Amino acid sequence: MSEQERRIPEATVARLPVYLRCLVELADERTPTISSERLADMAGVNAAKVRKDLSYLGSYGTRGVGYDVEFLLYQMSRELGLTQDWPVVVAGVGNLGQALANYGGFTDRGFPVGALVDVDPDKVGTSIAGVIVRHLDELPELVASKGIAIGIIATPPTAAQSVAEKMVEAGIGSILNFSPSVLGLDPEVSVRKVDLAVELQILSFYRRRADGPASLGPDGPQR
Amino acid sequence: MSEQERRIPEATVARLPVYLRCLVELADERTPTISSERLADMAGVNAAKVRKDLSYLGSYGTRGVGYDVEFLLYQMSRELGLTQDWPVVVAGVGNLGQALANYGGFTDRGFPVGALVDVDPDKVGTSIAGVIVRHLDELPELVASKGIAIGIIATPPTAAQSVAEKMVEAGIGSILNFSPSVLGLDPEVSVRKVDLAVELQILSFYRRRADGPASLGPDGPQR
DNA sequence: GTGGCTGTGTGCACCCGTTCACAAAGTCAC
DNA sequence: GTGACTTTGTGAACGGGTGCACACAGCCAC
Repeated sequence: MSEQERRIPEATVARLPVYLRCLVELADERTPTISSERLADMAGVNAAKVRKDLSYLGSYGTRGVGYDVEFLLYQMSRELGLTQDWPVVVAGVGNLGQALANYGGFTDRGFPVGALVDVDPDKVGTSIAGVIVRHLDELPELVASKGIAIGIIATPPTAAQSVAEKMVEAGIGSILNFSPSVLGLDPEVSVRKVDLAVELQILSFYRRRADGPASLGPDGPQR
Repeated sequence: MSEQERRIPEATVARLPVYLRCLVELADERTPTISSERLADMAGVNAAKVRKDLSYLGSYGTRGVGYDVEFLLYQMSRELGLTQDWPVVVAGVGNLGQALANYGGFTDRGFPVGALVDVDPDKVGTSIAGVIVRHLDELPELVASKGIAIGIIATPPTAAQSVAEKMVEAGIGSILNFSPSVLGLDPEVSVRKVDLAVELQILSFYRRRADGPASLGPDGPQR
């Protein structure tokens, strides 16, 4: 793989975090090297795909041996931009928002909850997981002072669009949308959507169809 | 589209729930018909894709007019298997599990929480959102008595695999996995995975890359 | 009933991603 | 150093999905 111009396909990008998690696990148990085949097993994909995916990062493997776990871990973290923390703001402190704020998994992986915002006066001022809930209107100052890069939308669907716009105005360029609504934003803003009901409906479809082919969804590695 | 043999591509299946939500919205505001173009706008995709997707369900449109909202809504619900409720069991009553149990969005869309299970004696016996938490060992009876079809895994990653296996043994054929772990199960079982940290890491990647092309993830419609 | 208009359904070409298969590169034993 | 063996990196074939472009069907006005 040439050093210049190595655009990484979207499908590969979506798998890198999965490999990353496997590598962390391997590093924890002090495994020094890993072959594409074993990594593929762990990640639930096939070996050729692993090799091609990793080759986009560079030729970091050793033929006849495999990949150095620590080294690959470092390179992949760097590529994913995980050598630094990315504070997030969660908008909407309902059931889901509170759960996300309390969910330690984000902070562990470099995405500390830097701020919580809502519009409900009863919620503003309360403290969740050590973070005080602020009013949505304070978003610009919060983003600036806490260096927030990512916005998480956990509001009701009706509020999602306007909250998203306020996030973008405040300088946020990446949004994770948990609300069941389609956002219309400047294409420059990165948006990803997680819709819990949609996932269940997809399962429902395959179940109806005499348990047809399911498992592998269109979105990266499953199982 | 011929009446026989109309296998629906996975990519289309993943979009149907999005169209469905748009149609529900349209029906609520008493819109009688909708064109592929307007539906495409609402769903955040292009019109040709909408028409091709809908054509897999049958020729339900009227040329020069569009699609009858109510009729299409019915057909799509039927195709997705949403004319009946699918009770779910949530395994793991931590932050996420509790939030899911309290989250009304599931019940509204035909996926009532039929049971909650955990292994922590402190949690078993408590009541969340009107459902009593039972021990994981009771899963087979719960599945049978409540007619549970779908299992939701909200346990720590270390427990996910064994919980998933117990679900399958208990007769569950569809699993939604929120834990950050790769499940290895009989391929006949439908599995979908939602990993919150992975989504953030993908956003992190695109942010690092000088705000390159993001937005459209590999998994169906975003924004 | 005729003509014009609107919007569906689909054939086709293209593109992205997956998988196969194999040459090249490196290790290890002796 | 040589040979056998392992595993990477990648060219090439394949397949699914997307989007264009257009023929055709149905509606409306007169």
